[in-house]
Amino acid sequence: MSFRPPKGTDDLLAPRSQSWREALGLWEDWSARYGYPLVMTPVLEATELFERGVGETTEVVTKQMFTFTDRGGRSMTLRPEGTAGVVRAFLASGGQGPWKGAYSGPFFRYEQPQGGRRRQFWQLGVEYLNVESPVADAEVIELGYRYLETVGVADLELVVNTLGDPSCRPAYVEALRRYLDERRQLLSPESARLIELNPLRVLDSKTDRPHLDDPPRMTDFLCEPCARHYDGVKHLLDTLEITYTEDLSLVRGLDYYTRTAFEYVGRGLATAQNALGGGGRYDGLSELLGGPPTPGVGFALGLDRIILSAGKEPGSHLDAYLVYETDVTEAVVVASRLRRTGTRVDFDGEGRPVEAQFRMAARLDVPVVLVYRGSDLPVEARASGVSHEMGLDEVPEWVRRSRDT
RNA sequence: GUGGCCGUAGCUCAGCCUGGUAGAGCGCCUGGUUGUGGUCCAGGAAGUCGCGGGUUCGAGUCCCGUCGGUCACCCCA
Repeated sequence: MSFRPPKGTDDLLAPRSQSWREALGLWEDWSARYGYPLVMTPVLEATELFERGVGETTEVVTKQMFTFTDRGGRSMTLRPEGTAGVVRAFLASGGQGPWKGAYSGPFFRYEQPQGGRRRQFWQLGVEYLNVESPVADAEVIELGYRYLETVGVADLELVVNTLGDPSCRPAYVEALRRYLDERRQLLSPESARLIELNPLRVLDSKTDRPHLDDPPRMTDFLCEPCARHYDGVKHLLDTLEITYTEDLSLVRGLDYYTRTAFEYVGRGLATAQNALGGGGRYDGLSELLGGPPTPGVGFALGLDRIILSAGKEPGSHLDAYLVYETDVTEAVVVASRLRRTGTRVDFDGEGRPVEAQFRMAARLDVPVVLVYRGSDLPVEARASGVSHEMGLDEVPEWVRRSRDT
C-alpha cells in the first residue's frame, strides 16, 4: 500500500510540528487571558446543522462538505467550520446569559488544495454569546489581533465592515441586485447566477470587482441601531489603538452573519490566499437552528496560514541533550531528575558510544549539550561553544537562564 | 469543479526535446584525521524512474489514462 496521506491532508512531524506546538501554546494563553474557557464539540455533526446554520446556497455547503451516510442511515458531515457546532452545544446545554468559549481543532472542506489550504485544516476560534453590545465585537476582534501579533504574523492587517441586519439589509440587497442586474453582461457566469441567490457574494469575486465601480454601499442603508452598533465597534477599536481599514466589499461567505464582519489579512504572504482568519456577528444563527434569540460574535483563524505567514524557524523541542560516559541506567536516573524539574531533555537509550551521542546532539540542534561523567564529577554544560561545569542540581536553573537569553 | 507546471536515491535535482539498460550534490554508513559531535580525506550502501496501459526490437525519455504535489481561477479562514 501507499504511505501517502490522503489528498489535501498532511503528516506534521518535527521539526515543523514544533511551530505548531508553540502557536497552540500561545493560543491557550491568549484565549484564557480574555476569559474564554475551552469548548470541545464533535468533529462529526448531523449534516442538517450545517445546511441550516451555514446556509444551503453557500459554497461550503453545496460543494465542500465531507458528507456520508452512517450505518444508521443518518447523513453526517465532518465539520467545515466551528460556529454552528458551538452554538448547537450551547443550546443543547440549555445555555443562558453571557457565555464564552474557545476552541481549537481540525476542520474539513473538500476543496482543491492550495498554499495554506488543505482539506483537513486546523482552526482556532472563539464565540461570545448573548452579549449584544459592541464591547463583545471589539473584545473578540482584539483577542484575535493580539494573538496574531504575538505569534509573529508579518504585515498584519485588520479589515472591518458591517452587513446590517434583517431590518435594513433587504433594502440594500435589493439595491445591489438592481445595480448588478444592469451590469449582468460584464459579470462572469458564476457571479451572474449569484445575483438572484446572494448578490453580496458578487462583491467578493476577484474577477468581477474591477467591473464594479461605485456599487451601492451598505453604510447608506443601515438602520439606526445597526449604524450605532458599527460606530460603537469602530470607536472601541480606536480606543484600544487597533488600526483597521474599512472595506465595503468585505462579505462573509456564510449566511449567518449580521452587522459586524471582519477579517485578518497577512499582507506578507506570497500566495493569493492571504486571509488568515475572519469572523463577525451572527445574531440570527440560534433561531435558524430552532433555538431562542441568541446574539453572538466570534472568529476563526486558520493555523496553517498563520504559521506560513509568521515564517519563524521553529525552536528546538529540547532544552538539552544528555551525553553520558556512564552506564545507561545512571543516565536514566539523571534524565529523570532533570525532567522532573522542568528541563526538556533527551538521551541515547541504547548505550551507544560517546561519539555517536555527540553526533545525535548535533543532529537535533539542541541549544545545550550536557556531559555526565559520574555522580562524583561535575556536569559539563556546553552551549554555543562555551563550556561550564556545575553540579547536577544547578543544571535546570542554568538551562532556564540560557533559554531566556 | 477548471487550467498551467511538476512527480527519477532519505532530501534537492540533472537526464526526457533528438528512445539504447540511471547520475550529481547534500544526507546516511565504514575507516582515517581532529581539540570526545560540527572540519578535512578515502571508501561504501542505497532507486518499483508515482501507478496502469499503449507504440517500439528496445521506454525514465514518445502517446493515453490515472493518482499525487504545486500555482492560479472559483471559493474560503
